[in-house]
Amino acid sequence: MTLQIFSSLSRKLEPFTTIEPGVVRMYVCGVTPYDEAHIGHAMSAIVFDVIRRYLEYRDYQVIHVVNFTDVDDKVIARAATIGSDPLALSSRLADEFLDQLQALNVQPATVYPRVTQTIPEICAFIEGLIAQGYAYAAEGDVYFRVRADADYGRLSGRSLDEMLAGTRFEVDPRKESPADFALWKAARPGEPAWPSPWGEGRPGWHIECSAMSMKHLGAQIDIHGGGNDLLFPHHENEIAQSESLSGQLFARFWVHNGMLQLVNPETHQVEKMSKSLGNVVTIASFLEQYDADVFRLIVLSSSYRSPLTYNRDVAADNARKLERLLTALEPATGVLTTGDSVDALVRATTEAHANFIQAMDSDFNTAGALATLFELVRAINSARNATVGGEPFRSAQATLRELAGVLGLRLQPSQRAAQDSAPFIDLLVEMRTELRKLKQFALADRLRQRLSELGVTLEDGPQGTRWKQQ
RNA sequence: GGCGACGUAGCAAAGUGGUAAUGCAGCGGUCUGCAAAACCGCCACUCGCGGGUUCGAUUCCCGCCGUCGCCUCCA
Repeated sequence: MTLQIFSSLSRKLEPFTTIEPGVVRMYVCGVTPYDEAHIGHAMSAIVFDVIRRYLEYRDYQVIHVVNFTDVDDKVIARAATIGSDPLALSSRLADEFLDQLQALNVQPATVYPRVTQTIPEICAFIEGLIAQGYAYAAEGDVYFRVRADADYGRLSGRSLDEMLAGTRFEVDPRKESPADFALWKAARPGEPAWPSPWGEGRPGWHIECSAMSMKHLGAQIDIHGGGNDLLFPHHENEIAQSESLSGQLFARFWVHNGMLQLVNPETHQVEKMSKSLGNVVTIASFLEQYDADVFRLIVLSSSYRSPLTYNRDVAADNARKLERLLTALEPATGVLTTGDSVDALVRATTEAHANFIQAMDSDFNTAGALATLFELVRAINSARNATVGGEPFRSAQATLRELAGVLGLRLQPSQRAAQDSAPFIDLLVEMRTELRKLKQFALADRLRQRLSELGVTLEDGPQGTRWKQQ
């Protein structure tokens, strides 16, 4: 069984192979930092983080490049409205996003290139295209000559004729064809600009990814990723630029994640997350309320290619899911190391491992992989009830941690209990234990109830009372 | 209008040409002084609707309905 990945280019599952054995070159389109990042951006980052972690688990070395488009129309427009310098704005937001990725347990990419740091390579790229007849300069702008690219449209399944027929925006008279797109834009007053062979200006939207990919990963890469909203025109144009320049296939696997969608709890209508609808959930606001693992579980629960449903209920459900995963990591209560219960646990552990790999090998079926983790959870909890302990028990827990780790789950019990309140809670629990010994259940129950109202949950077990703080 | 994806229990969501994982919620039980947690059992005679192919389809094909994405900036 080998890893199968769905490629948007062929629209089918393909066995995964790499250009260089054992090495994966992966370029993922990052964000344009012009406003606060929301959980849709987080979803994309997590999808590719899981892909990367799994590839590494399968012993590939992954060179992972994620860009920041830190200068473009939106950045400039947003900066103008808030009276900020565009590059200062995008730089601040990019750094903020990197902090949030860390909070989400997303492994740092190998490189995070930015457009503003890639200007010379971009200019060289454009010069190469012009030299080969794939681009032309016009009054300080440079355009890609789509007509010169014979197979333009093969990623998105559109023909050039269709696109021209469907043209419904004003055509810039300097373009030879309406489908041509800007590689370089001449500077307008007050905008960030860099010197170039065509005068002061800045890169167009698509060229930066081609240039950064080329710079950091070479002419050919194994995986190119991004949201499926980028399929056209962004990725189509990247292919056009990169393959026209190099004459080689650009990316072998095109991997696209679906969009995060909101279901309005009142109208039950599906809504896209957008500022105009006022339904944006920022990464920061999510993390204020929930553990990072909760969001990751939401993402893992469905296929990365499908739309992802998000609402408050989904968040709450997944918070409970996390609780359940954590129960399996609680310590053993016995020391049994032989017998049927032990055998069952060992068998379940082996099966979980095998089923996990089988699921992930099938185009990163994280929902199926999660299901195997929950089966292991049940086996571990059953074993604990049967007083299994020692090495077999620890080994099963280690497998659970290992596999969860491949999905990027931290599985840390919530540590919100303030250090200084712990001794007092311990004291109350101790007093309650005394009351229970004296059969003073009314008082004991009242203590438990009051603590619960304060967010402290008590669980009486054979080993004594455990408490958790929410 | 064009291109593409999807429609599985109350919710979320896997999956397969031979009769449906998993999680949450719910119900019954074990345990407990009572709870909680855990565990055991139950919970889709059915996979949008209508045709077709097949011995047999939720799974393949066609049509219809519905939802979503892209076609303009977007992870």
